[in-house]
Amino acid sequence: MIKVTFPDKTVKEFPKGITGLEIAKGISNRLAKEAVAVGVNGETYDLTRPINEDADFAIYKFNDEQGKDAFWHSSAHLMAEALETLYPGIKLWVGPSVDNGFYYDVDLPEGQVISEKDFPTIEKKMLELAQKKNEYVRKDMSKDEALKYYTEKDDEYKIDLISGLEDGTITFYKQGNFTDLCRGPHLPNTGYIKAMKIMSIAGAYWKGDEKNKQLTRVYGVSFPKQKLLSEYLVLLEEAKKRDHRKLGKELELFTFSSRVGQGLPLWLPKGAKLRERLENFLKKVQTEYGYEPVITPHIGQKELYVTSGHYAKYGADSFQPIKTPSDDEEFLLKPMNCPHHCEIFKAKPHSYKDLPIRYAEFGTVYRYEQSGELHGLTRVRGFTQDDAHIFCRPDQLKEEFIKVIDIVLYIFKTLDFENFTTQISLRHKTDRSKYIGSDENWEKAEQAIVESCEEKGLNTVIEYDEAAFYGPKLDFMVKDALGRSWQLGTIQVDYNLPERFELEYTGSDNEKHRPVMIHRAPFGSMERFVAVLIEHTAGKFPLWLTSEQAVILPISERFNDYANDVMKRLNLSDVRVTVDDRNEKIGKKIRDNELKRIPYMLIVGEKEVENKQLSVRKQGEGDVGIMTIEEFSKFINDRVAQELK
RNA sequence: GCCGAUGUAGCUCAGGGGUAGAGCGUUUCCUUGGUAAGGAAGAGGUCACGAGUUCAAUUCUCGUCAUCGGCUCCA
Repeated sequence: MIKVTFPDKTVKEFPKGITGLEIAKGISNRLAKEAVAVGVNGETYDLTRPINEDADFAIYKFNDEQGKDAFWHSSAHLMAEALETLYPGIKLWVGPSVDNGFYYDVDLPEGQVISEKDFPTIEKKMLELAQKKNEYVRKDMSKDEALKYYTEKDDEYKIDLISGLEDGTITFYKQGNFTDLCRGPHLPNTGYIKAMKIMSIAGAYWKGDEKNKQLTRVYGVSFPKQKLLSEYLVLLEEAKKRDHRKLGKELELFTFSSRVGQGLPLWLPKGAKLRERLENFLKKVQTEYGYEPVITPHIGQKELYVTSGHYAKYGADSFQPIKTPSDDEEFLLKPMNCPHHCEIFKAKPHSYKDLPIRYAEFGTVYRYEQSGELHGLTRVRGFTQDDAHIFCRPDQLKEEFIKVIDIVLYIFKTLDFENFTTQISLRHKTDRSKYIGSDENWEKAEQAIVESCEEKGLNTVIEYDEAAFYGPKLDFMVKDALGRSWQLGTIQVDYNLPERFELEYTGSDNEKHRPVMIHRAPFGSMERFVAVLIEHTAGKFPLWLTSEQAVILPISERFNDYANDVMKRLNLSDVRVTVDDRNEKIGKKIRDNELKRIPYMLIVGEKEVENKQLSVRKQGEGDVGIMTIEEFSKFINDRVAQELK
């Protein structure tokens, strides 16, 4: 007998070798029906895999993360089976589950391609195979046996996979006529998969290395009920409506022009006003935190970047140097602001008493991103960083680091960004070849970051091999409407540039010392931040930030004069208002302005003129009653103050 | 940069070897209407760009550019 401990800590005894499915059946038939996998001592097991020792036990349904993993992983196998049937000679690499479904990387026979037109055929074949309710059968195999199996199939991909595995840990799963090297876990049979859709195809380099052959990656998603698939597709459509590229166009915030060049955003008046307000907001915060503004040019001599080390590292893949009429002069579009700021620091001698010095600049930079990487406002070739560089003594590093974290957290709070994650990026654990700077300095910097995060109580993930080449960093990440992760705020420690630029200050001992540098950008870049802000708010910006806080809607043209008068008075008390004086009926004006996501509508007609009042309507909610002009301006200003608290 | 897809009016999209259509928007006129679309008329397109095939190309083929979904990359 074995002891099985349930999540609620109750313990039951079962015969050794019992399966998760049998345990579930013992509890209720319904549970057994909904179960897709079980957890055994933290490992996910097939429902049909015997449990042979005492276990902490959990039953996973489709809605559980582990359940989805098993379900989609099994679906990947099902899709592979369909693909093998439809494309004889196809070779398979790997097929995991991902956040929103699953994919399989395949190598198609010479000359064959899969395109969107083929999706229905694949789906149909999958459904047909699913309905056979073929069991997923687990089988252990020795390494030799496994190698032999795939050598006979002439499958270099699986042979490569197996070569990296230890003998004794190799398992295969078979369903129907399909056998695949796999760790599992899987569903009991293919009949669990009731609804599936092939979502997209993409090229994916073998083993993620662009020097390798490109395989075809087929993405799919599947569900235990048709209804869930329909709901998921509706949800996707909804998410697409929040796409900043779509809303940016609708709300007239920004645009692109192929004539100007790809990845070079053009900010329209409304977008520019929004951005300006964001910039002013941050400038105010930064002033409170002791930052000083600086302004630097958009280009710098090539020599500047040779000094900083960036030219050696990125020069070949960047916008190429700008030549001048004289032969020996070359300038680079600035890809970052730090070298310029270093030169500002060097402009005069510094005492230890002056530190920390904090130079802030909304600095526009240009980076030659690969064309396929460009993406709306989130990945562009010309963008403005809310950049600042802090030059401090080593003993001030941690304190400064923490202050920067405070700024980022304040900004995120003010803009209702709750679902962010933080990531500490450190060096590769062993391979240090790609980093510049001494080991000792790296150690110190990494330690300062980790400690700062601990003190601030941030829930951080540590990623190795993600550090910049000059130093470790802390990034604030958020997800966009479609679940893609983007880095916003960043704080980076740099011991390298002070060295390269020979920055120094005079210490209390009257000796020269090297300052530490912190790069930081709470927004990351104005472009990316606005993009993510659009998606988070679905275009309904906070009152303090939005360009038009209210619009006045005269019932008819007879009341336009009163409306204009109200606008002037509200503008004088810092409320941003416009008048919709078009010759349209009030219902039409309301509809149009609702769609423009203007927070408040002020309806004025006969009654309002007579009583010097406004009829107030809130976007998305409807009529909220009558106010005087003074009451409304106080109402708005109070709300704005509340938001910025 | 790579794999796949897309490109028709300001926007969203339909169409298709014989040089184009809808809705919204815009303009003018009528209407002066009380909480999510009042009516009429008009303007607006080298069908992304360049070649090729054809009697004829916006439609088919190829190339270029841009965009979209991924991969790689992201100082």
